[in-house]
Amino acid sequence: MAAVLGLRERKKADTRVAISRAALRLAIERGPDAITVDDIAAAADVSPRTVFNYFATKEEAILGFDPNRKVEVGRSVRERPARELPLTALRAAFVEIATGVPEVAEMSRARVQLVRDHPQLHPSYVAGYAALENALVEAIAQRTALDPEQSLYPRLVVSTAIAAFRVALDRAGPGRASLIAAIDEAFDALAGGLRPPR
Amino acid sequence: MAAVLGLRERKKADTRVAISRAALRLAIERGPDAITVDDIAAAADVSPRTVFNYFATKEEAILGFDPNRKVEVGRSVRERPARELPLTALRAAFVEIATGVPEVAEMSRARVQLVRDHPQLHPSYVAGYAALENALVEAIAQRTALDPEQSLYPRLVVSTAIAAFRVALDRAGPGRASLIAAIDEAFDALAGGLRPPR
DNA sequence: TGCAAAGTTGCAGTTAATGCAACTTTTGTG
DNA sequence: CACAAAAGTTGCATTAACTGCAACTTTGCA
Repeated sequence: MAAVLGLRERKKADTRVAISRAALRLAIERGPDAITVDDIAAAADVSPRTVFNYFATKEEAILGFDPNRKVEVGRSVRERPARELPLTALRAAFVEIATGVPEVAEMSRARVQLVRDHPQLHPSYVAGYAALENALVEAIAQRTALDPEQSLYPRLVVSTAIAAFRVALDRAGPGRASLIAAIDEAFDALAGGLRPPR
Repeated sequence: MAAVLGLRERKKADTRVAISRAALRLAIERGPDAITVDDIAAAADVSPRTVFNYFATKEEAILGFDPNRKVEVGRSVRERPARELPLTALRAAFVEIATGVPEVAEMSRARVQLVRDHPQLHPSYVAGYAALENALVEAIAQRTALDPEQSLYPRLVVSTAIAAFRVALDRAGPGRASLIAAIDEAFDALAGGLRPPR
C-alpha cells in the first residue's frame, strides 16, 4: 500500500486535511460566501498565506481538492484485471475510492450536501472532477492500447464515466450500500446504451 | 424564430457580445491572465462596472457565458420529434446549436483552442456546460415523463451527453462537417454502450 | 552537529468583485 | 409631444482573494 512517509510528508498531508476540514466545516456552518480565507486559516491554525500554498483558491480548500487523488484513482484503474472492459474498470475504481476510507467517504458526502445547498459551488465542484480526466485517460489508453490523440474513445469513456459517477454520488443516500447501488445503476445504464427505462 | 426585440433588448444583446468578443480577442492575443477587466471594458467601450453587470467573473466574459443558451438548447430538445430517443434528441439539439450561426460556431471553436492553450481555463469551461444541465434535465424529464427526483435516468443521460459533446468539440477540426462527424462518432459510441473499438 | 532542502509566515501590492447612489436612456401612455 | 416609470450605465468606495518575495523555521541527511 502506501509507502511509509517521512515526517515532512506526513506533516504536509496533515496540514492539507486540517485546512480542508476547517474550510468545509466553516462553509457548512456559515455558508461558503460568509467565510474568509483568514477565517479558514485561523480555524486550521496556519497563516492565511499557507492556505494558498496548499489550495489555489478558497473554493478548492472548501471542496478539498487533492492532487494525490488523481494518482490514486489512475493507479486503481491500471491495476484492475486486464480482462475487464474500460467501463467496468472505471466503475470499480470509483467504488474503491468512494468507499475506501470511511472518513473520506463521509467528507465526500458532506461536500455533496454542501454543493446542493449552495449551487454557487457547483461549477467548482464539477471542475474538480474534470481534473481527474487526464490521469484516467492515460490509464485507459494504456489498458486499451489506444492513442488518445488518435482515438476519441479513451477521453469519451472517461468523461462520461466521471459524469455517471457524479450523478450517482448526487443520488446516493447515506451509507456505503446506497452509494454502491447508485453507482451500479448508473454504470449499468451507461453500458446499456442509455436507453430510457420501462 | 426569434421574436423581434425592442431597442433595449437589442442593445443589451449587442453589449453582451461586444464585451465577450473583446474579452476573447484580448485573451487570445495576450493570454487570459495578462489582461484585466479594465482592459476588456476599454476594448468593448463600456465601463468596467458594466462588464460585471453582464458577466459574474472575468472568465465568464472570456468564455462568453450566455444564459440564453440554456433556454435555446432546452427548447431545441423539447421540440424534437417525440419518437426520438433521449440521446438522439440531445444529439440533434447539440448539432443545431453548434452549427447554427456560423459566427457563433467560429467563436466556439476559438474558445476551444484558447482553453487548450491555457488549461487554467478548463475548469471554468467545463463549469459552463454544467450550467446547461438543469435546463436539459427538465426537457428530458418532460419527454420521458420521468421525475428527475425519482429516477436517476434524466440527469444521467443529460450529463453524459454533455460530456460526449465536449469531447466531440475538443476533437473536431475546422468546419461544420468535421464537427458533425465527431458528434456522431461520440454519440454512436455512447448509444452502443461504450464498448471499446476494434 | 551542521549544511542543504523544504515549508511557513508576514508584507506589500494588484485586481477581481460587490453595493450603492447618481445619472442617462428607453418605453409606454395620455 | 411630454413625461413618468422602468431599466441600464457609470463612478466610487470597500472588501477580500490572490501573488511575489524575502526572512525565518523546521526537517532530512551526511
